[in-house]
Amino acid sequence: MRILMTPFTPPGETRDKVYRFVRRRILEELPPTVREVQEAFRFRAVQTARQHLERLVAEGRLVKAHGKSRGYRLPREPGTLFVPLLGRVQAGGLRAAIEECEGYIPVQSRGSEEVFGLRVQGESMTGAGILPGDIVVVRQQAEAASGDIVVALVGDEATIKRLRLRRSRIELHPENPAFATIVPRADECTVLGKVVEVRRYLEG
Amino acid sequence: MRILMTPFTPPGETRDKVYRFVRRRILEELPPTVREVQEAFRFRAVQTARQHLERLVAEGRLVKAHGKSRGYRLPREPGTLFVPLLGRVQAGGLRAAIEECEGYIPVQSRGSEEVFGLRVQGESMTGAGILPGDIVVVRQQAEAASGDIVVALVGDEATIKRLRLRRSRIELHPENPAFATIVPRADECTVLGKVVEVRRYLEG
DNA sequence: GCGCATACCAGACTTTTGTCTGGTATGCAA
DNA sequence: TTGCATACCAGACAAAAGTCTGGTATGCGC
Repeated sequence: MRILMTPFTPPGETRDKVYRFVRRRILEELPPTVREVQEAFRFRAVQTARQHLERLVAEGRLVKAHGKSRGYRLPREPGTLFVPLLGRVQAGGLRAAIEECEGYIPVQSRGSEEVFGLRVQGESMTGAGILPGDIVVVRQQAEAASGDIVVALVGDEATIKRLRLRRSRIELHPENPAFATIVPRADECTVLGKVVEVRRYLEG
Repeated sequence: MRILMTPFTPPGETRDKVYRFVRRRILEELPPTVREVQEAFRFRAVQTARQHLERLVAEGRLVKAHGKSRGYRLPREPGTLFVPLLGRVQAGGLRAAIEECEGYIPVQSRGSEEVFGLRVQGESMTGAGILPGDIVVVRQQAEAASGDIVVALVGDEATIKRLRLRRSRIELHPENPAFATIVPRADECTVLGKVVEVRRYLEG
């Protein structure tokens, strides 16, 4: 009679650890192979790792692409995607700005909307809690409702303001008494998108 | 003489498309295999895809794990993880609050630090651009530097304030003239962590 | 012309990886 | 006891995926 590595492990305990391991690896962008799971837990047989993984799939905690390498994934996509972080946007160049972006930030998003991040310059929106250096997350859309905070291209530079739709014109309101409301002509103003989130990183 | 699929392609053009394809796939959590790149671009030879990938590595636009399947990655790892979002924290119950959290939010973090999100209540930090309903991302730590914005447990409720270390005492400063500075006794105040990020979701 | 670059193709080899068949040990409940 | 669950092991096979050698076509500068 041979001595087994684990005399007894409570049901589900190892499986839970396997789940957390796989989950972490997936969120780190490289799902593990079956054998990587095996090695991480020092199983002597591939099948042991495979069994745990298959049960996690059966339980609905994971999903998998059959036969594909590193095919285990998280079920309902957490809906995270990385969007480009832009330094500034100048006339016409949203596409160009996305090409030469500073980096990527994770955002939660439903669907495959076109979203980007933009670093805030200037103090015109401090009254709305948007400070210089903050990052606004913008969903691209050409239309917006009165009262929305939008990113608009006025002249040859993008600006962040609160949109007000009047009877015959649009107004871009700052949220800082030191700045004046902008009343652009329709042909010199383009709404690039709506601000859906504001972020401030206090270190790093 | 046989007819080639592509009579001539400008240098770097296809490579750029390959880069964008790979990047998208990586951000979607499943890096492509060499053959998947081949198929996506309808190359007739695996080697063509491989050559583009290897050059992207040589250019520093990608990195790879040699010999591993789906081994191509983006250079500096973004490293995202999900942290619990807490509604409020009351005396002693950080652990308990994490158990019954409202949900999870993605944050960028280096390492496996203990991080949580906390929804802001009250207007005491509006001067620092932290408004009611905002979410602060907090890194758990018992110590903090003077000037840091911290989450502290004073009495039986957690509060967000700017920390000032004086000679003989600590002070918790609001950033709103309508609120008073708190000077707690050392034994009735615990620093739960430091605010490293502020977020505001403007819809949903 | 020549050499050299890029872009691409053909077919093969080797390693990695997913999958499978059959086995042992332990606890639990009928 | 039997049956059945879980947890784990051994060794193999086959598909997937990384790697390699050697080739053709086109453009560019000498």
